[in-house]
Amino acid sequence: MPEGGSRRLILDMAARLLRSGGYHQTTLREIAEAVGIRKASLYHHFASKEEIVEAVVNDGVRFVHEAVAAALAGAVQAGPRRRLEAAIAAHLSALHGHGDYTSAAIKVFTFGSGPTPESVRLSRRLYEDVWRGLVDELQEAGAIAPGRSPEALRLFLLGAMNGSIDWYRPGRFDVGALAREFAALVAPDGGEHPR
Amino acid sequence: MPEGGSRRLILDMAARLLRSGGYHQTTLREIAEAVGIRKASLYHHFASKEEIVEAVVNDGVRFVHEAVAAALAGAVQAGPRRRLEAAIAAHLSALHGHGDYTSAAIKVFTFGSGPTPESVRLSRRLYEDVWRGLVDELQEAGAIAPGRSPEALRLFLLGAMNGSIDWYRPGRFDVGALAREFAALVAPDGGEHPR
DNA sequence: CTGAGCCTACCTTCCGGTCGGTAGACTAGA
DNA sequence: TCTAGTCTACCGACCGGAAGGTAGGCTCAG
Repeated sequence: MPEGGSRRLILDMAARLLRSGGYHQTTLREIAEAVGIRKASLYHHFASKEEIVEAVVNDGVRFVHEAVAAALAGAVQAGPRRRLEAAIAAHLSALHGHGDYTSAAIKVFTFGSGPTPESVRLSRRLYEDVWRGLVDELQEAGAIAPGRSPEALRLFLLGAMNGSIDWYRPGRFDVGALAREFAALVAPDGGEHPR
Repeated sequence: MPEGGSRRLILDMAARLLRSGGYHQTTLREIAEAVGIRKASLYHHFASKEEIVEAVVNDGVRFVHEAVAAALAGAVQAGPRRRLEAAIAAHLSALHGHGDYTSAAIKVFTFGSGPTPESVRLSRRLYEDVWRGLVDELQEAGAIAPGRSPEALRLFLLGAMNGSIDWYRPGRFDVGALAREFAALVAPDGGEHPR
């Protein structure tokens, strides 16, 4: 293999711990123990704790970004309502699938002390733009009830989806069904709303 | 006066710090310093850090619970749609008003280590029941589009509202307008949905 | 023989929590 | 009224441990 997978393994374990514990509860000792090395050895791959967390969060955002973009690309000929549903399903799948990166990225919204790294703010903003564009598209297609604020609608939707990490349990809910419910709230079934 | 306000003052400062920093970032030294006493003195009023956080969270949940219950009682003769809007506005006001307790209660969803105290789980569940009842009421009144899952709808609503602590800024948004947007999503304007 | 990768050992700082003590207000018995 | 006891609220000093991070050395493949 071209490069040791140590770095990836460290990030995998860090993502798992960050997902359940957030920034402050996750310690370098825990990460090292989960990887199977000593804590000092982490510093051969990363310069600091913050650098590890930053990498995990960026990967998590990138992961969900790519998943949603792929879902939208795969439903390019479908109606806006189906595209919304596909995007929601992709976002929820990234959150509740086997990867811990995206959940960790949501859980670690604010970095411990000091400001949020610029790279994180950038990747987050780029992902938000996907949803901004999708909401615009829905509005132009008349799939949204007239008079609704697109920005509020986007914030509600993202908030509700990300809040699902606190209550979603596989088995109790199905991601596809949930996506249908959420999409129906944002863009009601009752047909197009003429402008 | 019957009792010194020291206890309340400690909880006020703790709520403020917990709101912005969560459980792990908030230290007893910070709380004590904000109050103006030494850290050891905190133990004359509370037995542990967890007891302080528990009191703040319970007060925060109780606060929003009472606010929403009062709003619903004050709109008892209104239609279900107006009652929903009033409840949402009350919840958002409790979150973004001057009290830090409710925001802290949302931020401190999981306690540091060990399980969530029973009293917190109880008060949270009691508050959730208010929304369960309200959603049922909306459904019986036919204000909700047919086919929607009441549980998913409730979780969507709570998640979207609580997520607003991450993006709400006074001035950029108005609580009343926001509540109207919210209510319109859950119970569309277009009149009653016959069953 | 070099350097990537990992180690042991240690540093400083801060965490939640404990200890014994004290200043002051209040109460009660003589 | 004096005074001994008691209670509340607070304090400085300290504890064991754990946090993130550093220094320096071992090992082994290329």
